[in-house]
Amino acid sequence: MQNTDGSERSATAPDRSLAVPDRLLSAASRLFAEQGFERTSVQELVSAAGVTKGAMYHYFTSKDDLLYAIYQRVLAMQMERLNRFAAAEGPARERLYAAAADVVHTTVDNLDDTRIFFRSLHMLSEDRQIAVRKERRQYHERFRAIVEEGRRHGAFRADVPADVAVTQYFGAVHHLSTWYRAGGELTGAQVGAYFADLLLAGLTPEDSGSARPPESTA
Amino acid sequence: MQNTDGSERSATAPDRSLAVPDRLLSAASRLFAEQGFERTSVQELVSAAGVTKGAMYHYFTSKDDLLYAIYQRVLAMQMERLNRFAAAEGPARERLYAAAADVVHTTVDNLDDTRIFFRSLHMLSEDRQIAVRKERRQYHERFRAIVEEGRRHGAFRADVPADVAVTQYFGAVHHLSTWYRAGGELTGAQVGAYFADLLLAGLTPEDSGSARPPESTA
DNA sequence: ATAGACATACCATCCGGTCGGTCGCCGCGC
DNA sequence: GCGCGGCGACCGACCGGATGGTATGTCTAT
Repeated sequence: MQNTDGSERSATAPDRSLAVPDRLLSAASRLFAEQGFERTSVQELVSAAGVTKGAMYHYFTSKDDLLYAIYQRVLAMQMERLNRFAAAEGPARERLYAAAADVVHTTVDNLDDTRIFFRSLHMLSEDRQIAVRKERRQYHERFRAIVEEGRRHGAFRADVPADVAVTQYFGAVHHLSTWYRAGGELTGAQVGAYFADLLLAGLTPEDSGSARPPESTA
Repeated sequence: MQNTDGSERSATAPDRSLAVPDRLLSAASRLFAEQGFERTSVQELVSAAGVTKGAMYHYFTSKDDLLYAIYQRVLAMQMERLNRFAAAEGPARERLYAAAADVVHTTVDNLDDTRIFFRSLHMLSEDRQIAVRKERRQYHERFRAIVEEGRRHGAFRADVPADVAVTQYFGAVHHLSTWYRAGGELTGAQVGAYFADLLLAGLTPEDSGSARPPESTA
């Protein structure tokens, strides 16, 4: 089954119930994650989606454009979720824990997109790379704000820069796509709980009474 | 200066004092990191190295082979350094700190290679991907062994799996190549100190007397 | 009949890899 | 000490194939 052209994939037939753009998006997400952006030809992509090139170029201006659409989808979702956690009630400590665990959970639930995110950023046009990075930075800032807030109330230690801690954490989250496998020993929620736990433990001041993070709901 | 062909790059002229294979390696490292493996044509590569295609195919069997050589170089160096720290004297806590800080330092010193490492792994042939992953796993195991050792002596908490902590840490280290910029606010050694500090803090048991890691030498 | 939603055939280009050939150097016989 | 042969290092024109993108046609719903 050598399949560089697009003659009917056996794996995961296209979902005919979806609209054409969505079919393309989900086929692209899967194939780009599996083989990488460059190794996936437009022909292969449209065949997997059960449409033709004409259809694809009707909705997307280029292969690049399709990739960018995937980025936008991920960015919007993650930002929306973070905002919900950040704006919730309760101490910074608990909100940070919830947000940190959640981002792991959703990352694991969308592993394909995440894998693409960091592997193929340099395949976007310069403009779009900048746009993506800008949104990503806003996301980090939002997250960091929670840390800063907790710091002002003495909930977190102040001898390590907040953005170093945040960057370290998201580095780890991003790399989930490299090693996490569905069906392994740990569920996404479990990994999220451990990750968030380690993050809070790392940020906890030496003399804190409640050194351990809140109980996990995993 | 549109330069898809290889007509004399202005940036970083090839170092004529190096042997041809080394010139190719260093040009490849730079270009693959800047533009990605696929976007770098063999022609562009050899021009940047100041040699011709014939020379390259004289020393390397394929473009893939050149990429693999870069992987081998990184893997060998990192493993060698880790072994030194692991086999040193002193408590596990201190050795872990030293090794954790060092891997950040060397990663920052070889940002191009690190960037390639995680961005282009899927461009290697299947066999070589497996070989790389295997070596990488050994590296992680070696690192994890230090954590396990400290755990047996009560130096580290036991309620988070060691490999989750280790994987989280290396995820963060790998992602340095995404955001770290030479000439920024922090030196590699400083980031290494912070990172290692956060790692140890996350692993420290609740009731530990010496909650803070050893002093940084950064 | 008009417009959008697709299909199909086609193209210019570029890319990795090859292969016959050149050049300089080194040992060797005389 | 000098011609000679051979050999590894390197050259660069060339090839087959694949790729992203386009141009034009067709079908259907209004």
